[in-house]
Amino acid sequence: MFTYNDQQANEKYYRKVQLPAGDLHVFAGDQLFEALDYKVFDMANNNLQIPNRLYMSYTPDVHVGVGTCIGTTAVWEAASGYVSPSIVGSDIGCGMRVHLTNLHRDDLQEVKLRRKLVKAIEKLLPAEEHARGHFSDIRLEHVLRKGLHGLPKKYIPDGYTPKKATSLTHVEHSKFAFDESHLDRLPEMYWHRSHRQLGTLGSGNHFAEIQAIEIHEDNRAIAEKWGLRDGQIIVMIHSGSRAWGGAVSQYGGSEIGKWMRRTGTGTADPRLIFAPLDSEAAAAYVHLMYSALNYAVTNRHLIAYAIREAFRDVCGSKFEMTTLYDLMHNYAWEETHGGTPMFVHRKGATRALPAQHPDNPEPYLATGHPALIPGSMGTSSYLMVGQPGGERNYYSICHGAGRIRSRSATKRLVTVDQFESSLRVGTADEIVVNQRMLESIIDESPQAYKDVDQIIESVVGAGLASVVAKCKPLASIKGV
DNA sequence: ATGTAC
Repeated sequence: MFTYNDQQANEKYYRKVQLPAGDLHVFAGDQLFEALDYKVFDMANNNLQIPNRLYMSYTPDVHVGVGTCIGTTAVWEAASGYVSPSIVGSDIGCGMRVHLTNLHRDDLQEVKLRRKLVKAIEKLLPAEEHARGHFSDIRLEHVLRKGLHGLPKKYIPDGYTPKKATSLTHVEHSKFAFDESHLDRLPEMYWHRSHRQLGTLGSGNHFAEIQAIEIHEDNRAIAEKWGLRDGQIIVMIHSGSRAWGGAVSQYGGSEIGKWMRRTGTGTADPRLIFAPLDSEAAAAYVHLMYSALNYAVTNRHLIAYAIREAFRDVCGSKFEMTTLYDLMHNYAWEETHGGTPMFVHRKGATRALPAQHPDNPEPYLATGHPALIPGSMGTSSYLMVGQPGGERNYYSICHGAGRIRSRSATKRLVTVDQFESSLRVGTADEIVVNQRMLESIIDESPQAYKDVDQIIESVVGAGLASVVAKCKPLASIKGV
């Protein structure tokens, strides 16, 4: 069905795949490339039929999603561009957040203490089915309109200091501005549900983990500038915009679907939804999408707030937790590349800017900002930094390990015993998990995912990014 | 991913 260019044969981690509808750029080593399901190419071929000049690429964690694969970067010139809810994904603003603590791995050596900590976190970060957050005093409308700026001051423990990398609130963009008149379009039920869900993880691959880091020797200077130390305990959070993002995706998608039927636009896949940026339906979706980005960033902040309180309950008030970074991997927005405004979609793809790139927030201009890459449960996660070579992929890298098995197939294949042994249950090294019923999250076992170390090798090999630190989990909090 | 869904 496809061929690839021999000229690129000298590049071990990149292939230009020539599909009938256009070129697909794939960043992956041989083994990962050859293991890809043909469906991901089928899907790319549909996506490449969306009009106007489109750059499309996959990172090695790519796998099949609805309409568009997870692991996709898709870029148009903003002036003649399209927006696609399918290339954003339904969990709008889903992403990662990492906090540094003043604890060392040795401080959490005892399994008993890790268990105590997980229990304390569970009290403040509800993880049961249909979990409700503890933040009823927050106005949802303020969060949607202003992101972190819409929070009452008590949830900003060290003041809002965007230029200070050590602030608990420091994020790349803490506020996504948009035309707020569109907010009224979403049904009342979603306002209530989203309000209740503020400060909850959600289920599936979302998690909060306590990890210990190992600094990579190649990037020790950068690690030091970021405030990382060997053996340091960090908190990593993976969550998104909960019901709000889903509602935006559904409403925006159905309006865009109407536009497609009216104009007779489409591809072979009816679930691939898209419209030109200058259409009314596309504009409404983009406005609402930004409200979901505000929700997602704030949600991760509130999860971090809850975890900070729990740590302080267990470790005392000398415990400190500062923000390293917050970074989304499901969104679309405008960026300038080579002086041209471009509309960039990332679905399961992470922006990783190199040192000196002007879009870095000021505290990270000299080093490049941290790119936060989760692994699967029980395996390592990574803190990375963009390299100049990332320019050819619009500075996009992978977003994690990437699934290789459906949830149902994983449940059939993996036993609780196997899952327990990958979490080293019963040893001094046990990764403590909040969920007692491991069968309820067995579809998240490492066997459901590609090997994150191989994914990282491809991204590094392709010259897109390099590793600053490897993060090993000590405890993991999952929702159901 | 989602108190899943024509």
